[in-house]
Amino acid sequence: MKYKATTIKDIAKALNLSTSTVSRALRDSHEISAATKQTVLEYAAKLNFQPNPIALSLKERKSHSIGVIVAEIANSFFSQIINGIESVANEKGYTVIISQSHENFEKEVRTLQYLASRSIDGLLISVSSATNDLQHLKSMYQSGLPIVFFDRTVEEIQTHKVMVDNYQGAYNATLHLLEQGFRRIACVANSEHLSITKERVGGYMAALQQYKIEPDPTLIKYCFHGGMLLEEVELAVKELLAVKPRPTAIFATSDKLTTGCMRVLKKHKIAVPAAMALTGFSNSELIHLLHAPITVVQQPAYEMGQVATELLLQLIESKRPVKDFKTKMLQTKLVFPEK
Amino acid sequence: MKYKATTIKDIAKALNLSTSTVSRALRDSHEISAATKQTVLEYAAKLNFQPNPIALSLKERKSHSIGVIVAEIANSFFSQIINGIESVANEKGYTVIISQSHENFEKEVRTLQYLASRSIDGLLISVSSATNDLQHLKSMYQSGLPIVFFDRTVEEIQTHKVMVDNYQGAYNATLHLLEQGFRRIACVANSEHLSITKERVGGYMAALQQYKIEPDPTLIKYCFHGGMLLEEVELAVKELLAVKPRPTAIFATSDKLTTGCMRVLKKHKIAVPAAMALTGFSNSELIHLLHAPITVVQQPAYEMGQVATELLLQLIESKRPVKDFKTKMLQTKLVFPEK
DNA sequence: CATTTTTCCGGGAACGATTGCGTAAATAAA
DNA sequence: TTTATTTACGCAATCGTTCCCGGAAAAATG
Repeated sequence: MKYKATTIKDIAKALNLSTSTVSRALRDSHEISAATKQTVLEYAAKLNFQPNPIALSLKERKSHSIGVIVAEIANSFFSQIINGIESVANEKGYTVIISQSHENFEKEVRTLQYLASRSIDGLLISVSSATNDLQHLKSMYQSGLPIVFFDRTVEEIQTHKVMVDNYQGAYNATLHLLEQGFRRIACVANSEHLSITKERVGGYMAALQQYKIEPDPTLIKYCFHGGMLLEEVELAVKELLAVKPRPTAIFATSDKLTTGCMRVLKKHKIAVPAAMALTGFSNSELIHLLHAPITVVQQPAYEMGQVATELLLQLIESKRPVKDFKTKMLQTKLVFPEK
Repeated sequence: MKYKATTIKDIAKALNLSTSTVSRALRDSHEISAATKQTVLEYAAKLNFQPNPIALSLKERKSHSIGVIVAEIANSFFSQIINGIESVANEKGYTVIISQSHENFEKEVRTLQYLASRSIDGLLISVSSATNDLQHLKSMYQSGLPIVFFDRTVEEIQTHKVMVDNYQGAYNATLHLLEQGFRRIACVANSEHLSITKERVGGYMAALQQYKIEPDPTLIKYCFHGGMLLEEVELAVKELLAVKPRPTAIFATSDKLTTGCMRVLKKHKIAVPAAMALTGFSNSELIHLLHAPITVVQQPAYEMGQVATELLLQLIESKRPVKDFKTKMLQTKLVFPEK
């Protein structure tokens, strides 16, 4: 049943040439006569010859594949990023191997191990919300694996990074709530370890201060699992509801948390925005179909994937060690509910 | 900058052994003495030796990777399937290469070509809604590529297939509308070429006939691009609204179409379900957060991915040509809106 | 015509692993 | 002691390519 693809050897034998000649002819080398080239090319085309990528990989010591680690692909934000990644990677002849951490540290370590064992040429990663220890990434990086961080970056590792202006995005969203008259604004945030959490909470606080409101620590709740466990979000919201005076609005720092809050508020029959306004980061395409109209901070996810991949391929294909690392910051967009 | 992994040769040289001995020691061959084995194993562990998967692939003529083609990963249904696929594939040591057809025929052909050029060991595919011609799949299959179809299967190719009981699922959903009193029930369906479309429309019609209602062809609209283009859905819904007497409910045959209808109805300010009831297939996790409570047909997507992968790996690892092909049919679940 | 330079092509090693076969030494059987 | 059998390892081919050399024939030069 096993199909045997045609090799360069088959062509050589059939045309009574050496494999070297065939190889060179196919690569349009100058040391092969035009006549021979044509013969080889025609015959190869007839047999639909495709050079074996595995043999090439072995020779070049490159797998032509890159690994991607995200929290979960079922998340619109990440699936849009992946689309951006694939658009660039495939065009440049790279295969993308996608894996998910499910916001779990051990899973992230295991999956990285797995990707390394498949000898990826480089890695794109948005670390899990449970990731605090960076040893697994550091050691891979030190042993020569090119890495580009996107979305959730880390400070301790010096390499290219791509993200949005989280501070500004959070600032805008919070300001929007303030402009609408809300004053007691709570924040349901991701794990405290994440770079994006710090930045987004920072923007949130800055907006409050802009309105001379002193940020209240009891109004900021962190979700270690990034909302992967609904109970976590439910607990956060419940605690917020118990605070006196009760907050009137929530700013959620991620997609999963925004929809998570929505879910919990619905479950507890708390009208949005009448009893509790809600805004947050989200790239969900269904956001405007939700039962309550909410304003969200949208990220240029597709573009983020593209940019990150371009930077990674630069690292991979660079001859000399790269020393000059870039941190690209894209802009978010505040999207209002449709009428 | 390039990291050089340790090879079997390095170990052999360091231990003054031949590569064959090292290889055999690592594989715990009986023809290597216990003493030698221990030396090799210890040294290999110290250097964190990992056999080069590419060299192995070349030798075994197996890439240990499988290709997956779906319409789009941003669709909950497909991303859940992919999770199921990965769970089985990774456990068995296979890498999953995901690609998307975006419901486009040419893209599907190109992406299949690409996967083949990466020498995948097998393929899992849910064909695009635009796929009518099956030549690309047939020729791959004939040249020996193991294929398992899931979700959207095709009749002309004899191999394993995994799907849900589409007929029953559609029947249940339509029946539910009938039981609620709706009588003019329209159907917004996927491309007419798809197996699932025929089956689901069949179930829809059967339920109507159960209630002695003759299916009205003007109430069935097909969307060639499976809802990837919202205009397509909008046109379908507009046409339905123009039919006299106007239908009072819509049954949509896929995830994208269900949310698409929702979107269009909202845009045209048609209240759901007061002015127009809606039900359909959907695996979206946000479905119960939508502004209108709707009942949906949910598929065991994760399980479908698992089953399909198990069948594919059976095909791949079978020594003899497989003749006995299975068609596994899973059950759908009718999910009602939360209170 | 003799020599140098091109042109064009083949031999064979290499990439990193596995594996059939051969064989020296050690052990067992005759 | 001689022969047969194990035991434990090395040699070399193989997977499909690329590419460094080396060299014969053809072309250009003196």
